[in-house]
Amino acid sequence: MTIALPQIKNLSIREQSLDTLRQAILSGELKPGTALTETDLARQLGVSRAPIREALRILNSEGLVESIPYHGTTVRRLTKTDIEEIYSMRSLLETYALERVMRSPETADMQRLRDIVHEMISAGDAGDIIAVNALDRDFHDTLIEMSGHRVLHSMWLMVAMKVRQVMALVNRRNTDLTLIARKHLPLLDAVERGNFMRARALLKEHIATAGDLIAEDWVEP
Amino acid sequence: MTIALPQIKNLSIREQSLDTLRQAILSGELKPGTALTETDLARQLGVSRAPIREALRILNSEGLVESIPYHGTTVRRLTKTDIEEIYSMRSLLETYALERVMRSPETADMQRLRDIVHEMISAGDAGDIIAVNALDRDFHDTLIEMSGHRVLHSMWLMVAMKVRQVMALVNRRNTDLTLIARKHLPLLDAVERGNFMRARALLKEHIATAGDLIAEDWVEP
DNA sequence: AAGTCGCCAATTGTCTACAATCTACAAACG
DNA sequence: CGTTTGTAGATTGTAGACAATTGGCGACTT
Repeated sequence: MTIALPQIKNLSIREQSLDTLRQAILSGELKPGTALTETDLARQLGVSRAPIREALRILNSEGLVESIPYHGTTVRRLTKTDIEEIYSMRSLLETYALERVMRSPETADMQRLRDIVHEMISAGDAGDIIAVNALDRDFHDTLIEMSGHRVLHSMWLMVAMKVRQVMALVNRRNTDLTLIARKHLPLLDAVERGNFMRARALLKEHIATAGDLIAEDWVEP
Repeated sequence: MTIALPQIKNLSIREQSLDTLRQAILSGELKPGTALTETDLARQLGVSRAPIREALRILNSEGLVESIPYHGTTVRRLTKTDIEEIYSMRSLLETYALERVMRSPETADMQRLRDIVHEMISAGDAGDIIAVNALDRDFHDTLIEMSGHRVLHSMWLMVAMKVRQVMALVNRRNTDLTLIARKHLPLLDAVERGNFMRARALLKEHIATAGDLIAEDWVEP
């Protein structure tokens, strides 16, 4: 009777503009400090200024752009301190998620994590940097989701966006893909064995080293 | 030469509308579930819909209202789970702030906290519930600020807003003002003596009991 | 020459009108 | 009589025009 049809979604121009702009910022295409002139954006996207303005207001409250009255909106600049704070907050949120997940573990969720890690290792061996990054994000996203804590999740989204942006802005030279991928294994192991102290230590170290490496090379504009 | 003059600030209609609406929501004047029709709001505030829409988009990304396309915006409903999550997040953020503050304590900051607590006790003895609430907020705000962690602070603002809203929505019957005020003293003591474990335990308990008391009496709509 | 004033270009802020979409209810159809 | 289809009213979504504000540059003043 009913066959599978793709869901038609009529996204408002505001949402489309928002997604486009956010994606451009997170991918590093729009670099920090870039001016976002409403008229220009409207012309480029072929729409009017109204939905653009609403999208910019949202990006502003997400902390991705900065607006000065009658003067313009720019992509928010990132300082070394910002990056350190972002990673310390990430560590705090993920550690808390881990604590909650391990307090009442679900086997189905564990399987999801295991699948992701295995895929990540495969992608790492194949040298597919895009896939490794996507799966790495997926791993940590899943961990947060598993906590079943919606407020935590919404806070995480904010931090995760900035992490994405930072990762896109640094040129990671010494990126050993296989190493990154395989670093998730012992963590997963500790989680499945219920060794919370060890899992927490591994997770914290994992995040801290990532953050430190990036903060080290950061050059202020 | 230069005398003290009050700063003249020309706030945009968007900002004024935003402040007005946010205040109304946080004070419980606009109850969860209330429909916020753009045309009505515009008429009531004597402005056009454009700035109202932008304000609503901001409130939406702050999680205070909920929008459904072509259907309207309503004040976001709060479930018992929401409240539990808000308070657990509050506990997490404040505990982290405490940890950072006690790692490198500043005597000037300690004095600020002490002043606030003493004022709070005075206000409690005088039965001034408004002042006690304001000073209680001030105490916890100050603690967060003292951490010098801007990302933490921005996350805290989100949570603190919801805490204010929840506090305004419950009718606290058994509110012993003097007790609330004096409960801050041992915490402050532990902080000043550098006893982190004790300070953390007191803070966590302080927040948890507050949250539990509210969540207990919460009646879903 | 230093300072002040006034104008100009660029940009954002606001308003009004119109288009698109949704829900519910009524009408047409088998 | 139940199902489907059309329509009305309300609400949000978008567009385009106009107003307000800012910062900078140049001319004028003393």
